[in-house]
Amino acid sequence: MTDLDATFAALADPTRRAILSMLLEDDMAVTDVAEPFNVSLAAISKHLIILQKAGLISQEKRGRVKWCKLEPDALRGASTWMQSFGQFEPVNLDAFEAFLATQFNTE
Amino acid sequence: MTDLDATFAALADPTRRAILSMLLEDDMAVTDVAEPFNVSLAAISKHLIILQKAGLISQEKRGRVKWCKLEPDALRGASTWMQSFGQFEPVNLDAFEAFLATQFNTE
DNA sequence: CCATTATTCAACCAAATGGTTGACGATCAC
DNA sequence: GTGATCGTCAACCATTTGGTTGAATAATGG
Repeated sequence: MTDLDATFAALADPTRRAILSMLLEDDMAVTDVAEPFNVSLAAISKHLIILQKAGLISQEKRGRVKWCKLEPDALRGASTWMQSFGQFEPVNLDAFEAFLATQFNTE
Repeated sequence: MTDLDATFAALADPTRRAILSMLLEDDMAVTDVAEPFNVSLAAISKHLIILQKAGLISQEKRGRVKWCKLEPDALRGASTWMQSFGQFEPVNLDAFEAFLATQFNTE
C-alpha cells in the first residue's frame, strides 16, 4: 500500500474524518476520542491505528493514557495530488470554523 | 455514503488514480483506458463506474464507444476538506508535469 | 494489595472490494 | 446478414473492512 493509498483510504471513512476534526481542536486520549461515537472503544482504537499508519495522527503513551495528536503534514502528498487536477485555491482557517460545524454533524 | 466518502474511497485505489491521470491528458474510450493495465476489461469497467458515481469522471456513449472525461470539479469538496487541515499552497501545472511521470509508473 | 481505569488483542461475523470468467446486447464494417 | 468489436452483467472467489465481545495487559488510586 502506497502512502497515497493509505491516506485516501483513511480519509474515506466518516468516523475517521470526524476524529481528525476533533483532533484539530486539541490532542485527546483514546477514551475521549471514542466518547461521542456510538461504537465500541475497540472499534475506535482500530480507527486510530489506521490513522496512525497513514501518518495522519501520532500517538504517545503517557502513563496509561495514550494521547492522539493530529499530524496535518501527512495530508501534503494527497493534497498535492488533488490540487494538480483542479487548481483549487487554498482555504483560510476563518472560513473553516463555520465549515467544521457543518462537517461534524451533518456529514 | 456521503460525497466525501465516495470521493476519498475512489481515490484510495492506485488503478483509479492512474486512470484519472490518464484522463487528465485527454478523453478516452473504456477499452483504451484499460489497455495499459494488467487486469480484465470488466475490472476497469467497474473502476470507471466507481469513478463516475463519485462524480470524478463523466461517461458519454457515442455509437458503441463510451467516452470517459475527467471532471476535476468533483475534487473541490474533498480538496476543501483537506486544505482545512494543512493550509497547503496550490500547485502549479508546470510542476505537475514531472510529478505525473513519477506518479504514473512508480506508484 | 485491590479495584478501577485505559487500551489493545483475539476470535469472530457480515458486508464490501477488487478480481476473474463467460454470456450477453449493441453497434459497426463489409 | 455475418462476424468482429465495445462494454456491461452475472456469478463466483479471496481478501479486506468495520464492527462485535470477552479476555488480557498495564498503570493508577486508595
